[in-house]
Amino acid sequence: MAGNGFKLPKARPNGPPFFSRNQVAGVLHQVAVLLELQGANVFRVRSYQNGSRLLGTLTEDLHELVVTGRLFEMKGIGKGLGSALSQAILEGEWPDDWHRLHNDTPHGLIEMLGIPGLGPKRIKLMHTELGVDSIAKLKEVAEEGLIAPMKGFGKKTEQRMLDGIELLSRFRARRRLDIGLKYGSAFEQRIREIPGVERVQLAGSARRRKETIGDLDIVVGVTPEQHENVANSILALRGIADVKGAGDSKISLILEASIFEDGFSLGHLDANVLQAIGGDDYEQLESAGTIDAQVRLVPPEMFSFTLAYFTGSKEHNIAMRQRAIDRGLRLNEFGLIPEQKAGELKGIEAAQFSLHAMTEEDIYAHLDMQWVAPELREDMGEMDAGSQQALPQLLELPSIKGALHNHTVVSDGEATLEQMADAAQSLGWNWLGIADHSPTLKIANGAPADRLLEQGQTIKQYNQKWAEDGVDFRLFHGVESDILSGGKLDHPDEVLKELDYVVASVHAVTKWRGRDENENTEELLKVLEHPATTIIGHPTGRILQGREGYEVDVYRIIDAMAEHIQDGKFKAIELNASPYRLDIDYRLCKYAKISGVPVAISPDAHSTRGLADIQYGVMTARKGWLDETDVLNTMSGASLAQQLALQ
DNA sequence: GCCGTTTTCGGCCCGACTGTTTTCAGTCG
Repeated sequence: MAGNGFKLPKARPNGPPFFSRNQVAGVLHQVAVLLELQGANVFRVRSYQNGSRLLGTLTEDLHELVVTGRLFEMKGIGKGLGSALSQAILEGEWPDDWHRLHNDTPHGLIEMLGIPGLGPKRIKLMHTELGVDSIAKLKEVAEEGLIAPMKGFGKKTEQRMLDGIELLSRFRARRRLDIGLKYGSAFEQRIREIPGVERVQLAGSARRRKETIGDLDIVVGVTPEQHENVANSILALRGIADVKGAGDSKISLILEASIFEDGFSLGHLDANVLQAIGGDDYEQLESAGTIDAQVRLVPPEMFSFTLAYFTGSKEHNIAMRQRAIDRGLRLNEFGLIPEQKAGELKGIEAAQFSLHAMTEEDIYAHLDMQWVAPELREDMGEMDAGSQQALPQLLELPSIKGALHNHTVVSDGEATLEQMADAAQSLGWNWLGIADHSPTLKIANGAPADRLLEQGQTIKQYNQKWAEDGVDFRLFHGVESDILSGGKLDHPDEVLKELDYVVASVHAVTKWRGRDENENTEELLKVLEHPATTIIGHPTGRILQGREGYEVDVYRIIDAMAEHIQDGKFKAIELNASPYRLDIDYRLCKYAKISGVPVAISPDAHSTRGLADIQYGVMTARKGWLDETDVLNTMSGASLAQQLALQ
């Protein structure tokens, strides 16, 4: 969480460039947070945030931009940021001010930002007045009643902080996408059944398919006559643990697992993941968790505006509003209102003059844009593409024909080869890849060479039989090989050459987390050079809500893959579809697309049920701008076989 | 800190809600 890794990274030994693009983006983000805590001008803070986001979504080479001076031509990079970044990249030096900010700000303050309802202003005030510099200290002074008497604070604020600390320690503030969608669709369904509800739709980060979700936003379209009835019915639904607030247009709730009629359960987890997120108590812990939900009740004619507004992201909304302003329009959750007609009227009062929009498409059309799929609304280029009618035709689940990275009982899977093949066929797939763990990974019952080769024989027999019977289905045989010291694979070459492909993955995460970005990246580049290596599995090793990944420059990995591909090799980067991983994440998907490196969406299934996790991979792929041609999962079995033969 | 067919200063997205106030600041999305 916040606080971890909040430091200025050390320069690479062999620069320039002395820092990678994501390091620089990370530093700008940190400086923005620190400035906020110092009480700096909010617009100055915003400049740093903008800069961070700009670099985070940059597709050009940062070093190149610095050397040619084109960095300064980018909108949002001026004299200040431009020269600071140039110095960092070319000389390996961060500005003194930034060092001072890091040294002068206690890390506890950064952690305190994670407490709901607590922002930089109050944190700063409590720091200067009461010497509060950590969550522990905050709890202490709140319990002593020292917060309430402060100017601008009060008894309720004090209690809210204690509640917030409790919430943080009891459960992490965000939930994973799969959990969020589970709650979201259950809640949406219950609201849909209430008489008088005309339209209802899940919005927010769940609709945008972010990898984790802070709270659920639900927009409900209801006529003024039905408003009160519907609001009361919502408050009476089952599964509501607490009502935090109920205003005229907004209801704030806390949902709990009793919302699910048939209980709360999670599928089989692979041992690695389970270990990282809390061991055997995990399911218990997850089912005891809660999730916040905001319900917005609006008249049906405003529904589309409110839906668009609360779908976000904040950054996308800002860009949309700016586009509206450029056209003399005011955009908010009530409508799209010509400034001239609205005059002095504010908010909902002005909405009577709004342009009409029954759908989101209408709103975008009023602004001369293509409708932007919710997944893309992150201000990562969709505004430009949408106004040039150049948005991608995003990948869809029914286009998936198979997936390469899956496990069976030969290592740590629950199902046999036959069961996995059956399950894939009933999903309508034409092929399935089996890649069980290699021997070094003892925790996952890694298979020795003889067991692996025996599995290969069985696969050959099945493939032959399907071919003879005219069944359009085939198995591919691979291995998920551990990456050993020095970037080596876990089987000798004579074993590897019997396989269709190799997924090379890091599992010795502790060791890899102890090293710097450069060392880790070099090792991955090395394993990539092995002709047998086809795919890099879960490239950053992150477990959402469990642990950060090891430091690695995935951009360089993708660049190297692109070069291998130019040389006629077949390489692909994994998008691990397990909702616990979603690795690589969507930002990197877009880079792979631009670089011409195919993405392999992998359910990493450890059971037949696990294959369905492909859906989260498809969601993330869409979020990363991928279309059918960018992923290898849409290839026919025959053409994939042809590609794999290139190895 | 950035930006500019209202251009070198004065803006910078917009509104709801909460808790604290008696007109508003802080936080959130």
